[in-house]
Amino acid sequence: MSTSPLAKGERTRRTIVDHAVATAYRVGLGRLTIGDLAAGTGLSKSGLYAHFGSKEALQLAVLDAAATRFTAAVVRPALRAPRGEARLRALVDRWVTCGTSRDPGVCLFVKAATELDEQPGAVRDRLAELHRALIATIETIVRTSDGAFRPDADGHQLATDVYGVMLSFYLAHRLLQDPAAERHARVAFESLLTALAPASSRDPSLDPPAGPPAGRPADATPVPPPGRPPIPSDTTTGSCS
Amino acid sequence: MSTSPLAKGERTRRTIVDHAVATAYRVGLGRLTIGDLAAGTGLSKSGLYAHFGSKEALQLAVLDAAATRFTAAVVRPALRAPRGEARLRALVDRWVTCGTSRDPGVCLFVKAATELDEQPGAVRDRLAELHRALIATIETIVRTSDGAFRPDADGHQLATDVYGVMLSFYLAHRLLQDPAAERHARVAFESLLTALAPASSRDPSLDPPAGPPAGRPADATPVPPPGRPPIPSDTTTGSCS
DNA sequence: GCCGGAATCGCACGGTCGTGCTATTTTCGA
DNA sequence: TCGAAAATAGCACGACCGTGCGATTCCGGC
Repeated sequence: MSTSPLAKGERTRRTIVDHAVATAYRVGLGRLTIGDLAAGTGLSKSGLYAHFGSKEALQLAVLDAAATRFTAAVVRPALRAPRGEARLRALVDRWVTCGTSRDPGVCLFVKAATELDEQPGAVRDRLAELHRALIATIETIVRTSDGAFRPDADGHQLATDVYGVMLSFYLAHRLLQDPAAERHARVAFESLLTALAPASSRDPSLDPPAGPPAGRPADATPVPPPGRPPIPSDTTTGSCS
Repeated sequence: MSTSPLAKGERTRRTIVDHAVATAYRVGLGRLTIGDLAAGTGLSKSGLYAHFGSKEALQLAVLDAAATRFTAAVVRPALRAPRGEARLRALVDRWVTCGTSRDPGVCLFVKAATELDEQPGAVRDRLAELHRALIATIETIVRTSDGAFRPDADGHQLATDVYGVMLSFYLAHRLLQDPAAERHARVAFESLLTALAPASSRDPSLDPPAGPPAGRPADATPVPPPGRPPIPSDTTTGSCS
C-alpha cells in the first residue's frame, strides 16, 4: 500500500480537511473540535484523530489546505495576467469574488488573522508566514511591472492598502452584510490604482468635465459610476476551491 | 442597599468586566471562560457567574464595556475637534494610538468582528450594531464638515476606507508585528484625506517640485516624508481606557 | 485467496466547560 | 446595632473536550 498514488487514508484525510476548512471558515480555527468533525465526516473520534495525532497538527493541515486553495484560486491565475495593473487587478478581483461567493476556506486567513494575533504557537507562526508571503507577492507584482506604476510606488505600502480594502470588505460583507460592500471594495481599489498611475498615463478626456460621480473621488480615472464598476473580464468567475 | 451610588456588587462587577475585556482582547470573546475569569479576579466560579446569569450576558457586558471605553477614548474627544478634516484626523489618530499602546479593550470589536461574523446570536447582533454606529459617526463627520471636503464625497465609502486602514493596521501590528504598520496606516489615511480635499484647497507650493518621496503617492499634500508623519497635536496621547 | 499493514473503531481517562442549588458571609440602611 | 438583602462560596451535575490504547476491520500487493 505504500506505492498506491492515492491510498484510502489520504482520501479520507482530504475529506476531513475539507470539512474542517469549511467549519473553520464559520467558527474559526480554534473552535474546531475533533468530535464535531468526526460526526460530520462519519468517522469515529479516534479514527479521525489518528490522521493527525494532535489538534494543532489538524489546525496546521487546515491552514495549509486553505493556503493551497487560495493560491490555486486567486494567486496563480492572477500571476498569469499581463504584468502591471492587469495583474494586480486580477488578483484583487479574484480575491473579492471569493469573498462574495462565500466559498469557505479560501480566505480563512482573514478570519484566523485576528483570532490568533495574540496567541503564540506554531499555528500563529504559520499563519503569519502565509500573510507575509502574500504581501511579498503583491510587492513583487508592483516591482515587476516597470512603467505601469509610478516609479516611486511603495510596494509594501500598497500591499498594506490592498489588505485594508480586503479586510474592510470582509467585515462589511460578513458581519454587517452591507450590500454595498463589494462596490466599496472595488471603488477603493480603483482609487489605489489611480494614485499609483504614472502621471503620463492620465487620460485627459476623463479629467475635467465633471467631478467623479460617486464614491471616494479619484482625481481622474475610470472610477465607475455608482452601481457596479466594470470588472476585468479576463478572470473566470468560477468557484474558488 | 438600593440607594447606594456604587454598591459592592457593582464594584466587583466592574473588576470582572475589566479582566474580561483584557482577556477577550487576547483570546477573543468566545474563548472567555468563567473559570479563568474567576481565578483572575479571586472570586469563585459561582460567585462570578451570579453577576451575569449566563455566559452570553457576560459577553454582552464585555462588548458594551469595550464600546464605552472606545467612545470615551476615541470618539468623544475627536468630536470636540473642529469640524472637517481636523475632526476626522483626530478620530483616526486616537484610534491608531490605541492600537499601538496595546491597551486592551479599546478595539475589541476589531477582533470580535471576524470571530463572530458567521455566528448568529445576540452578541453578534450587538457587535454589528456597534460597528454600524461607528460607521455612521464617520459619515456624520463627513456630512457636517461642509466645505472641508469635496462636495461629492461619499461618507459611507470613506467610512469603509477608514475601516480598511484600521483593520490593515491591526493585522500588520498584531499578527505580523510589522514595525512599519503605524506609518503605513498614517500614510494611507493621509491619502484618503488628499483624495477628499476640495480642488480649491490644493496648496500649489507643495505640488510640482518632486514626486512624493515615499508611500502611496498622493498627488499634492502634506504626505509626510518617510519616517513618522506629523501627528496633529490637539490630542492627548494618554491611555485609552 | 491470503496475509500484513494501514485504517478505523470502541472505550475510557482526566480535565474543563457552563450552569444550577443551597449555604454562608458580607454589606449597609433603619 | 440589628436584621434583611445582597454578595459570594461550596459543591455537584451533565456534557464535551483532547488524547491515548487495544481490538477490529478493511484494503491491496503477492
